[in-house]
Amino acid sequence: MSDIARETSTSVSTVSRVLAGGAVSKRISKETREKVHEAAKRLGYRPNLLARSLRTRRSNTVALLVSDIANPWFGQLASTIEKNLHDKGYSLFLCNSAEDLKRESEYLHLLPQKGIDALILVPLLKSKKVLQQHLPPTLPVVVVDRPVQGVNSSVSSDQDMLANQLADSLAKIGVKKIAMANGPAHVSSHRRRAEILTQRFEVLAAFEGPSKRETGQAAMKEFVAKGIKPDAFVGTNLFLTIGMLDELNIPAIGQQMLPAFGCFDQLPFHDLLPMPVACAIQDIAGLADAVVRELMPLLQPNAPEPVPMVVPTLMSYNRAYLAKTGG
Amino acid sequence: MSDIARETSTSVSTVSRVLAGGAVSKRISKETREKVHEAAKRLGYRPNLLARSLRTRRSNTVALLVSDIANPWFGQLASTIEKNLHDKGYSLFLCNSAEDLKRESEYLHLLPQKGIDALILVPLLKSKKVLQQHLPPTLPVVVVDRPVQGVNSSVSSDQDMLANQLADSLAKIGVKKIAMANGPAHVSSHRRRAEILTQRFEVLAAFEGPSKRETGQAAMKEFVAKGIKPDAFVGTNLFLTIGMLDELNIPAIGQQMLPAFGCFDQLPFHDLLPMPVACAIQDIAGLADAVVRELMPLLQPNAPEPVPMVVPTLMSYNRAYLAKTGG
DNA sequence: TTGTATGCGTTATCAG
DNA sequence: CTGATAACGCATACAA
Repeated sequence: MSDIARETSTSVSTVSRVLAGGAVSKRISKETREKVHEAAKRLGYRPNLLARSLRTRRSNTVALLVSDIANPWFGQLASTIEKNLHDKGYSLFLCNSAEDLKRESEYLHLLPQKGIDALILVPLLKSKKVLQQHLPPTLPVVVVDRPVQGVNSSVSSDQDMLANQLADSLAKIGVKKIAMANGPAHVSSHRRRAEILTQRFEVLAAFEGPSKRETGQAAMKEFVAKGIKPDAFVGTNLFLTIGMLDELNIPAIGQQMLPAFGCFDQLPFHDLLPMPVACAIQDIAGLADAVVRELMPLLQPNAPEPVPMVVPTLMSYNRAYLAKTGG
Repeated sequence: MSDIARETSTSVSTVSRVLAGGAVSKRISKETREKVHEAAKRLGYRPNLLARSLRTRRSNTVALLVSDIANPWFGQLASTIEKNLHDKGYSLFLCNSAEDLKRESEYLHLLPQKGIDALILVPLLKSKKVLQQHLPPTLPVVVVDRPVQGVNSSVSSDQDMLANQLADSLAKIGVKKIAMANGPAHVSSHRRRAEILTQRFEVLAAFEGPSKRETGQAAMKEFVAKGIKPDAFVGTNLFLTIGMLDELNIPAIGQQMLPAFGCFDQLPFHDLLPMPVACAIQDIAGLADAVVRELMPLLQPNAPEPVPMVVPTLMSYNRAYLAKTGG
């Protein structure tokens, strides 16, 4: 800036005002304004955003800390949030806690020091305490996907709607009795999903374990061993469902007799499966939009009290399902 | 810092030296050192990393600009790179160009101004010119996955090895005739893959288009319409292969007669598929390691001339394939 | 061993 | 309309 001030025989302040644009630059004579712009271009001037942020205490940068960026679901979420934020003039600083609580608190500690304007968090932590411990109380925070007790600025899917839509869809093709592979009951979303399904159907068998592929496999093994014949198998999570499918030897059973499947999250390639499959999926674009709508007011001077947002869910069916319902 | 200087009756520089740690702090008396640390903790001092970077011209932050973070392949790559960099004491600023050339140049322009120490890039651009146009010549850059003419600091997979491994694997299960869905021929990796497969097999049909799911669908539609019966379908890209699978109505065809599939990149959940599937995959961990090994020297004062790194590839098979080869 | 003074690149305040 | 000057928070050369 001092270079271009010298070149144009003006002062650094004038240069700053011109380059600031907007109302401030209008108060500078057209002549010098053009001189400055010309010199800036000629010298290849690039503002130092660190210095600017240091001075203005604004960086136009929002951090997003996700629990696992290798998970395509979060990849899509991050991608959409970034797009939305970019439209509002913010850059996204994307970080990954990799399902590691230690990494999460490290980032929670580090990010505010890097001069971010706000934080969007897919939390691993379960208590508000950790947040308060690491984050300055003034930093706007939006919690996504997994509500945290006591944090009002949160965006998540309507878990009850999700489970009920799935139940509706299964009921529609005549399902009455199910067998379930459940994730850990201490995780609220798994518990709630299981509760609702239990209300809506007769549960012939339920198998609980960590939400991994192996649990689904073990569940299916047990169901087969016990000779359980439900109208549908349901997993409270994508990995559990896939595990069950792993153990289901489709050619051996014979395709006509296959029970249906109910799944949370989008099952890849479900059109390749011969039995009816209904997937209850969380609306990623809807969540991303809601995040930005929740966040923007918090960035304004007189921030209103935030209120949790709940996003409607969607269903997805495979061809075999649609063939059965006739459309 | 001035607060804690006042509390401890010392000066800001003393506080700075103590908090800097390492050799500098050793030259301060143990007494005052402890006083300072105590006060820092008591006052909840957090260094302002913007100010520090402004002064030292180092941010310990590396930017990674990927072409599509919603693509799980890049998600995994980003995740692994972040882990490696974190171990070396660097934070990762992850950005997404979302397959959009305009977004890419915006970021290319913006990132250096944010005070990053280096840039890792999965480029959309094909010419070195754009890089030179936006990036300061002093900024260390590593190009990943897609080599750019004239850029030596690059890390990529061995494309010839990749295609030949896939061909070997298909030949092993008796494949002689294939039908292909090809990505754009002007993209070097797609072209090279197609060339090698054409050398190794009889190509009954080939369909070219942008590397999107829709192209694979269109390809399969055409193959079916023309009554083409290959021993295997091959897509030169994950999305092309998935698109072909979308259109393949397995129940209608009958599982015994299904052709095999050859795929580049890891097809998710390929164990759900009844036909043999061979995937030629790029070693993500290997690439991520190479990126860091390529980058670290560039961050040192007397950077040696970088040399392009080529990483070996891997194969992955589904159960149906392994059953056919006997393990 | 420690304090003083200066500067990193910007913006903001206050004169004029 | 414009120019000095201070300040953002920190690190460091130079003194003491």
